[in-house]
Amino acid sequence: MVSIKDVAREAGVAISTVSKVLNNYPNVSETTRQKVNEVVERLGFVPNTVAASLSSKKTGRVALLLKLNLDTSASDEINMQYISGAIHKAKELQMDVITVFTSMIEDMNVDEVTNYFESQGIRGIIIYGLTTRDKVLHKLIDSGRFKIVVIDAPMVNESTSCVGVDHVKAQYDIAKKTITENKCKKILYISGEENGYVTAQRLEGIKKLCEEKKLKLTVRNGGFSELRARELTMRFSKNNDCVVCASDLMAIGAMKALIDMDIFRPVCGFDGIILMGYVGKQMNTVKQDFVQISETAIEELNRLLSGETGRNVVMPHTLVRMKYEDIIR
Amino acid sequence: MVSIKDVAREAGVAISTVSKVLNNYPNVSETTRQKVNEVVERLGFVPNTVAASLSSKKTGRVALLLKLNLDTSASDEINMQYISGAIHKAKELQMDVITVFTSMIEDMNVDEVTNYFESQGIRGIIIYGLTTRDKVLHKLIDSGRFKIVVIDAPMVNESTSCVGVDHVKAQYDIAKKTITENKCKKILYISGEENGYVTAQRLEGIKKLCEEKKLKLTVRNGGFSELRARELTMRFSKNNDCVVCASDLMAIGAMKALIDMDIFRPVCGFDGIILMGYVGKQMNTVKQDFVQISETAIEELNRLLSGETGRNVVMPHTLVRMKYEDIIR
DNA sequence: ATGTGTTTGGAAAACGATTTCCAAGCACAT
DNA sequence: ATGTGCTTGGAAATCGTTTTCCAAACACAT
Repeated sequence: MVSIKDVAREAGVAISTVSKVLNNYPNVSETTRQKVNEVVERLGFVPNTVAASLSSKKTGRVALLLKLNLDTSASDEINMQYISGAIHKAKELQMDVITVFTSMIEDMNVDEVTNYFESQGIRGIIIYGLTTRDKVLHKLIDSGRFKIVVIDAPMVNESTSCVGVDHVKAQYDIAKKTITENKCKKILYISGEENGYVTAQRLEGIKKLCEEKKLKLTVRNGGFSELRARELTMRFSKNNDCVVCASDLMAIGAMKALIDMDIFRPVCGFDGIILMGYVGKQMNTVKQDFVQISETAIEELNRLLSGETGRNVVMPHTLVRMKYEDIIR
Repeated sequence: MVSIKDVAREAGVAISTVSKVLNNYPNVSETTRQKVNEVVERLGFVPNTVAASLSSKKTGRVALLLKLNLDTSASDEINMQYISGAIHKAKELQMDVITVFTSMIEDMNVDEVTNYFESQGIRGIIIYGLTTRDKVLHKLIDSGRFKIVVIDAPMVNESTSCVGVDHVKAQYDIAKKTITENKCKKILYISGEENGYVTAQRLEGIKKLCEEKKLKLTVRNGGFSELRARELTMRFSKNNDCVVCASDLMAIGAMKALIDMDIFRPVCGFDGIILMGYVGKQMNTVKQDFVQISETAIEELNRLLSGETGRNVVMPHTLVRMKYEDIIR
């Protein structure tokens, strides 16, 4: 591989000069700049990022930490969108992403996790799906050793940003739309994972709506499980005229139950995944743009890594009605 | 961060000795080995992989090249399994994986792609979904600059391995099972992407079966598109008593069409994705274990990178009947 | 000619490991 | 004591960049 040294020799300048040209530093005349660039082009020189990282102590390497759940097509869809958005944006910003699953670090302590990331030159991490239970991750965040962007969880310190839709408002909006369209009075709300941040926020949204509209609200914990949502719907939908779910996957479980029971109840979900289109009945849902969310997360991480302070970024959401005709390709 | 130098000083030995201990080289006594290990432990030393890579000119870094198609939940499922398998196995083998999408390199020429990978220290690549049309990728493979594992495509040279199920046999098996169960005589076969290697193989499988069993075979090109499969089923299923599809996604499109037309035809697919369970009707399909396939691909790449020659690895497949009850969690 | 200030380019150290090569130390036979 | 061969540990070069610091070169005014 042709190195910076070869370029320097060929162009008749010093190594440092070539480096300056490559990194667009000042203090190099237009003449030399052109000469160097010409040689770079001619020799097909490509900088060795490994060497650059070692020298500059910067890697441009970040980790995307995801919760893997191969059992459900829903989480695959969401994860792929996160991965895709992150990788594309990272390439644009000359960074690179390594994907890590929580399962890979779940039996490590904080030091081990820290070492794992640091030895690979990772300085920035995007964390998705954080719950209050994730002790190690919280310690990791608190340690201050990394710049961190959390998706859908509250900001904790100066070197941490938070990105996500307004879950309170989104849950409020979609439920309001659904009950208005169907004139519902009694809502069965199937909630998410007990310790999740988003669970609490979405719950707050539905409570706010029910108080405002004087609706009867029955809350049951579905733990983001399709099966559990199905069971809860079987048991509790008789006494309610609407099923609001904290996720699309649970909405699907609920709808499947209603189809089996052969009764009609409007169902709404949360996420906006394609899978919703396959159930055979239309449902309202909140569409989150996961690609855009993770693009923003990367941008935010880039900001943090260049020394700026953390902030809270609220992403837009839209209300949609999912049907097969719209999703088939 | 504590470096090898710190360890050396603290242990009262030379840097090279520490390195030898770390890499399990011979020529270091048990006494020194223990002393060094004790200091490593005490200081919490973690080797800097960036420096190690630069020095040894080896990175343990491989690329997983995927075709992204966020429009379909099917490809997300498959891609996530590839990613998950690759990452987990890579961690086990002390390698790391960067995920790359073909969309990121599609407007580059061979040199640019080569540079893109080499500058990042990538020496091994796993390629999935190769077609005869992918000129750049073929040049990349031919260039011999990388060790390559192709999934589902024929082996081309000594430094390339191939991993995948026996598509000819799998297609033969699943179609045979389906026609036997339903006593079919006239098969509509909806084929895959025209230039894909797997398309040709699966086609060979169904042809073989139809010749053997003296069945009437109508082949139409569905290009792995759900929509196209739906349309083809609308047009051609009247004259046939069975729809065999080269992918699950197309099988779903076909089944949706049959449901809409309110006629019954057995449909079988290929892949074994969870999405199959959501359509409301059971279908036969070939289950490929994508996680295992990509784990094997990583192992294979590891073999190639340590100098061994390429080979063809045939993975097992199973025949399954997908139903909602089995996939709900 | 001299002084001053500003560009511009180069020499060299550093980053943190790996790896080669060599010398010291030791055991053992002569 | 000397020679031989083997084990063990260290010095130093190397990988390909970045970055700091300094000197040369130049322009311009005095």
